[in-house]
Amino acid sequence: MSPPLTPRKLPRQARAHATHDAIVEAATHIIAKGGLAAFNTNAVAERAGVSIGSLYQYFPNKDALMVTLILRQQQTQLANVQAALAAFEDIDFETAVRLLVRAAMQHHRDDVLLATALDHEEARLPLSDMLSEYLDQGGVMLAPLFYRYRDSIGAINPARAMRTIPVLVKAAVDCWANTNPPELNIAEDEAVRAVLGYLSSANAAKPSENATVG
Amino acid sequence: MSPPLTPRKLPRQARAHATHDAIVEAATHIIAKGGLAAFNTNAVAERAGVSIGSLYQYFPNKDALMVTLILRQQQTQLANVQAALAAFEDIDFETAVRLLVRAAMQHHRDDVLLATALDHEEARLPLSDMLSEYLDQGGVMLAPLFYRYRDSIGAINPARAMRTIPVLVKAAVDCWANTNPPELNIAEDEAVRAVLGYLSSANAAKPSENATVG
DNA sequence: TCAGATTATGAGCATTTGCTCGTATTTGAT
DNA sequence: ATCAAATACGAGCAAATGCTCATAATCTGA
Repeated sequence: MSPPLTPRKLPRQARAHATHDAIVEAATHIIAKGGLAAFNTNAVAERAGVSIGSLYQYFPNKDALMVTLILRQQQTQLANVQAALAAFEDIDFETAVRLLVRAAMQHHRDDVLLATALDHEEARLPLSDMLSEYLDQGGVMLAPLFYRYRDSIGAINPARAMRTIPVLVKAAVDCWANTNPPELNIAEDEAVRAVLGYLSSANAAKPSENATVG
Repeated sequence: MSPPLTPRKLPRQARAHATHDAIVEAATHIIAKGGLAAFNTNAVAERAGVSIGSLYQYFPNKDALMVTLILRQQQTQLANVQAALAAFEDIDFETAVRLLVRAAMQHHRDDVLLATALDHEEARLPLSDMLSEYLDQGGVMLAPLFYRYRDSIGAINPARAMRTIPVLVKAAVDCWANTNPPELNIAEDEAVRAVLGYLSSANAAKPSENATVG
């Protein structure tokens, strides 16, 4: 029924790796410049400097290429956050949060069009497994941070926080990086403020249940 | 150079209005179900029950139809927030925020695919004027709220807050409405928490400037 | 050196897609 | 009833797009 989204074959020789990389990079560039509307396999192959046939040696269809881009971006973002966490030693809570925000900001700082494109495709494609796995990884990394700064943090639900915080950061950055000119410093400040506020909030976890407030 | 994005002609008769509306609604439905990949003018015309020629009577091209969808969604969201604000009378700060969150949640509650699609197209198309106008409108509406609850709010920058808060809400909702099954109550709680935290945060507006924290 | 495996090529097919334009139908005013 | 304006129609074109396949080039190991 639904065509496969996994790679058709993996590169075994050096030149194959080069071809594969060129395709992925070309696809990234094309989406970043022209959005999904400009993203087609012929254009990708041309920009990559390879034939269209070569593209289909490694990706069974267009969606599979898209999936590769999404996974690639997720790994990059995870690596950024991990690197930021590695630098934590003798710094205060706010600085720690700011470092995390900067790490997570990186790819939005790079390109808004690309980021929104991958978001949309992520919503369209059936990736629930891979996606939740990625969220888990990112969340687990935050746990020791919560513990170290537990005195500065309100009564949060860690499982929720680990999922909510990354998207708060992303949203704030998206918003302020979209202006003309991009206000990247404001983006960082607003993201930090949102995270600090979220974590410090005292009247937390007062669930809505089915309470009507009107 | 760039083709026009404004409507080609406006409906004058009742049946013309019906046609126009059918096209817009069909486009919305198609994106909501199949994403941008399924969005093409022939499919829209067919689902709308009108001819492809009729579609191009009202929209000079595909992008113009997309613009209409975006503006429409923005107006709907504004109306939702406005309605929520109209209910503010003798309620505490947290409840007020919760009402606003619910209003802003509405269209994300409806459809995540549609929301992300419009986001992406909004980033791709040259809409800076219309977009900032919309943000201004939404922001102005929040100003009286900031004033009324000024005692519960930290030292915020209103101009920034009016822009940041809506996207924080949207992000939290997106995140938690995407789960299986959608956790809409958690979504609301997390959004409320983020907004309350953001607004209450005391150590606000401590700008990063070019300060290096590493 | 040579055979088999791997990789690269690109013409081109089948289909899709954005859109035009000549024609037909409906509406509203007179 | 008449006519012009407004609206609707849809066949179909030109271009774009996803993708296949037969063939050629290159690499690897023996």
